[in-house]
Amino acid sequence: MSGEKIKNMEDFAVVSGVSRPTVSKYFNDPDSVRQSTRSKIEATLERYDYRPNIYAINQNRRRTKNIGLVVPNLTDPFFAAIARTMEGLILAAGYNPLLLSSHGGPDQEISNLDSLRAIKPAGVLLAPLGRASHDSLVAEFAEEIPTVLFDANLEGVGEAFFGSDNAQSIDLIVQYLCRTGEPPAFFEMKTPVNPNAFRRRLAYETSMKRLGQEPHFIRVDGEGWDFEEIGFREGSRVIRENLLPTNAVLCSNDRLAIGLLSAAFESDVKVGLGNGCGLRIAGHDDHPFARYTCPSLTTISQDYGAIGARSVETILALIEDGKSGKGREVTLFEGRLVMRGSA
Amino acid sequence: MSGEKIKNMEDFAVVSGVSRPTVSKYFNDPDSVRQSTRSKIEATLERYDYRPNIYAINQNRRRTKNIGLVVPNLTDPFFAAIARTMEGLILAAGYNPLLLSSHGGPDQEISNLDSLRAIKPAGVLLAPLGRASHDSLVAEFAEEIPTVLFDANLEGVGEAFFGSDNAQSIDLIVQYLCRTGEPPAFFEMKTPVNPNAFRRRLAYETSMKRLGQEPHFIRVDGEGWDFEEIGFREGSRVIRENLLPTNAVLCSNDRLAIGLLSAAFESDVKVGLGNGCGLRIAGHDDHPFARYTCPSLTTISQDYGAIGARSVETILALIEDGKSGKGREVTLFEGRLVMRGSA
DNA sequence: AATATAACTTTACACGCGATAAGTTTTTGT
DNA sequence: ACAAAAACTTATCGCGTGTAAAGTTATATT
Repeated sequence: MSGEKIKNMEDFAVVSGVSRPTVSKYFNDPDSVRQSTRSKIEATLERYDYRPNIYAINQNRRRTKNIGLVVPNLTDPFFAAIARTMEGLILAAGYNPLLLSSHGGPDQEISNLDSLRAIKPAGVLLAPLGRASHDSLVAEFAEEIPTVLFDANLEGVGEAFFGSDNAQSIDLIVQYLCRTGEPPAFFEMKTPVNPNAFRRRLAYETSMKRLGQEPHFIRVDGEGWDFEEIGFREGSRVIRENLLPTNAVLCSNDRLAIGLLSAAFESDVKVGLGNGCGLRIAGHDDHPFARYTCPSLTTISQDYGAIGARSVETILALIEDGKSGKGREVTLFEGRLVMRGSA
Repeated sequence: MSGEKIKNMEDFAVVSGVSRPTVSKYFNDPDSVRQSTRSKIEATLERYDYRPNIYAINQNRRRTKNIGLVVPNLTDPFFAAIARTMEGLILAAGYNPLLLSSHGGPDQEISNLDSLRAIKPAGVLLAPLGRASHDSLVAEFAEEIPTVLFDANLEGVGEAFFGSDNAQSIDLIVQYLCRTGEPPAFFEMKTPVNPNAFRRRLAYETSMKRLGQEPHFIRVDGEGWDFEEIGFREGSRVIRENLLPTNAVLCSNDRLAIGLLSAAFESDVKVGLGNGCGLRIAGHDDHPFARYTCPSLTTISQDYGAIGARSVETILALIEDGKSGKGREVTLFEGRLVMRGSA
């Protein structure tokens, strides 16, 4: 580092022997200047540590390089994982990801969208809370700023949606459970926060009927996002009061299943599909911890690599090419059956 | 909303019948203007939706209202939880939290600090990777920008550090384990990424000797942050090859313990302190999932409420009052024993 | 009611950059 | 070697705000 202090682009232009507009061009796209000038600038960059003021840049550019990324709950490792992969993709594309968590609350979700408005992002990737969202406010936001939804769909909101094909995945695991033993009951929350839960309930019913089985729902009380706690508490009750019609349970998601597994353990009910097991438990999502439960959890793995990749691709295309005009795109990815110890 | 479009503070000042500098004052501190003018402005705010351009603001303010919050790994629910509580505190204080995850990598950590530099934050709360951090670069950063460390300490870096008293907490659980049965071996990674791991190792050794017991270390291979996987894989091996001197194991952290619990289950070793149990397992941290493992995990709960609160308080004081001059403050909070089923 | 003071107004400049126009130099292709 | 094209230069404006100075009006104090 040399002596003088570089406080703005003008200063930097002087010491690098190039005019300021050229330096500006360079920072916006290093390939847009002649190789010789590029070398000059980059040599100077080695000696002085200057970086353009991001606030001044964003004030003057028509569009910022920011992309908002909003997930329902970062405390849920499933969303933490998908957020992480999407962050990486956004960075790789030369954009700046801004990660926000709605912490399970619709007010926080709206507050997050408000924060994003202030930042004037080029686009937003949003996994909405779903049923709990303040739909009209979210829709309003998506009108202002290019938005792609993922994980949970809000009909007609945003330019595209990428998620899982619950009908396919639930059918897959219902079939598996029916073929390997008694037909499963469906363990879910009475008032789920997520629209996927509704689709899974419906898919379960359809699949069971198609297989000539009687659907059986176990709908438990519980508010909020503490699914393991709900699964444990209500699971304990269900086991204690013997409310299960068969020895198989399909949980609406893995976190409920984790709680239920814990409840079964505490109640001395052996879980698994082997001899001497009193209960089979399956989940949905392939939660990061699903392979470490006791026994490990049989579940459906969502293709969140694909969901993340396509969501990012789409928002980038939207930003760079403007609206495609092709209308709202809805893409569902198939789930994969992951057979483990619990069922 | 009325007809005209408000595009800047000037426009807004006109329709509210107040001068622009006064409006500016209002947005910086609503209490700094007369009640009557405040009412005028707030009435206008109801009719038009205007908000000051955040980029223009930050370009001109000496200090921004941004506070960086960097954690080693958001995929770890422990950090997700602590980040969430700190975010709330920062918001409540009228600042804007910026959450970044280092994803377990030192390069990403430095890259995060670089991103923060660009944002010119008023202060930064950093949970460093620790041993894996590029110490000198982190130290350099902390010289430029007011920084408070938490969770993992880097000697002399930042204005303060808040964390757990590993000596106290490990002593607590070692004593508990020794009083309730055979003395524990210490299960840890050979090359841990975190300085807390070293302190815990040392604390274990000290406590055991003080109690007249022979320390016994089980140091397993494994890189990265996939602790459950490492605990499972190496735990399986340890059990298979009968490497445990007693029936008790203290894991360096809960995530290793979760993996080990899973390994014990798969190996048909019953875990717990009751009759017929072949193994007792304890962890450290009170991971959000520790109460749902099978059996539930006996562990040490870190007071991360206090750690978060004090860290935020301190950075705010630093920002608002400048350096205290009291020198670097190091505060350790005591852990609490959480007795559950596994030991 | 007179005075001190707090709060306001107008005016002006600063911040650091993007963008553009008009003129100049360098590179490219033949 | 020459003209055309590309890349540069200088000059200037605009973005939306913070901030300071100087003068004016409203509020609080006695």
